[in-house]
Amino acid sequence: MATKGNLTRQNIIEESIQLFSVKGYFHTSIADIVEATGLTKGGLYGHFRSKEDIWNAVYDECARIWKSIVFNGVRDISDPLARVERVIENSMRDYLGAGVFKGGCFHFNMLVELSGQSPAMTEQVLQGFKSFTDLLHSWLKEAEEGGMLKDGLNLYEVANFIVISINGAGPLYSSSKNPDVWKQTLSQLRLYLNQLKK
Amino acid sequence: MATKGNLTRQNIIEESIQLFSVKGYFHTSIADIVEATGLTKGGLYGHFRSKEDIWNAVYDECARIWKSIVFNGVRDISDPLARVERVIENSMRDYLGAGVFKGGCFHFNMLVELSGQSPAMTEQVLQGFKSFTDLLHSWLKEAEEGGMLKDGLNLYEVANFIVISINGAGPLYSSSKNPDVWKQTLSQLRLYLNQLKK
DNA sequence: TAGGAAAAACCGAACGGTTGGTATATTTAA
DNA sequence: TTAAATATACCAACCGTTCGGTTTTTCCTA
Repeated sequence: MATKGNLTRQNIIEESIQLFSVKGYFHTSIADIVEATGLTKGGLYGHFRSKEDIWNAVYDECARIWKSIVFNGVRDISDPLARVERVIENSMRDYLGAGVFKGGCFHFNMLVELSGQSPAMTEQVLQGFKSFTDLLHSWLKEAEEGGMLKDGLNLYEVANFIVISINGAGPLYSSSKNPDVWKQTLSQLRLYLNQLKK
Repeated sequence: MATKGNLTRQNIIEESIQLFSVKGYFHTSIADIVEATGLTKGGLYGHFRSKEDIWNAVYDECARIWKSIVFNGVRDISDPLARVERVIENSMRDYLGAGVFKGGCFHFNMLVELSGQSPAMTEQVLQGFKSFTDLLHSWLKEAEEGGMLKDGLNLYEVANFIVISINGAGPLYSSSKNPDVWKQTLSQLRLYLNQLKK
């Protein structure tokens, strides 16, 4: 039901996404969110009990957005290696390159900022990356069982490496604003992936 | 000259390195640094004019430490590709894996945090990464001219990709504390590098 | 469909605590 | 003895959060 309150709440989340993604969690003040939404502090705290409460709502929304982009068109692909390649393409071109979040990848930025400070928030983000790695690994295993990959590969390593490379490109791109960063990463990950094939 | 003041100044820098690397620049307060050094605010501001001034000194010191570790033993290696591999090894095992900075790679963490907030500080960090990439590129070019590499490679892409992968491993390792992260990244970067050879 | 009561949404001031930074006094080492 | 190093005390601005009061929506009833 789209009551006025729900719309306001959604607006708070959307503005906070961009603020957190660019300025980080700690350096984004309640005053920043208040200014971006046009509310007042009292009005804001009518929708969320605390700053961390806003972060949790923002995290869920970002996970939703990320999934919708990165896994777009993937389920129609039967070849598991083509699925991996599609996810890499989506990540670089449509997620990072398209500037979905102004500050790069929300989750990765949060991992950098919150690591060693908020164990609960860090664990939440880390779990998300683990799920992503596990999914890629299951596809690689599917490819291996189909005889598509070279023998003797450590598929956990491969999955981890892909996730790491994807994430490494984020901060370099969003700070330099040079599209070559994600284009070159995409190109080299394709090369890397092809070289795993039999 | 090791006057008492110089020692105090050096101590401020060393404590600040760990604080900035774990908590980030903005979330580290002057009070944190004061507590870590055992000084008072007045004593601290006798050595530095501002928080950003401390950051600049910290940056220089971190760059010095990073260079000494990552390029350790490199100049004795004549094979340019072996130099690249050695730098990757040093980066993963002796820099990231050894926990030189508690929060991972200082420079990369700063890039994530400061991007889009402090253009001057961002530019300084970005320039450092560019120099690193350029150096790797010059070695790759040396290898190419020596007929050691496959034809048709985009060496800028390769250098960029190596730097990106190295950096991507940082936050994943320092938040999970799982050594497999850097070990696997090292292993896969070796694989990637070998596959570039003729 | 008009009216009125209940509920939801919003406002703005204020709270106690912390921020980066400063002026000045006191101690300490050369 | 004197200059460098450190301590004390303080500032205005900002932090996340609270709360009493006001306005606007929403929904039920006439």
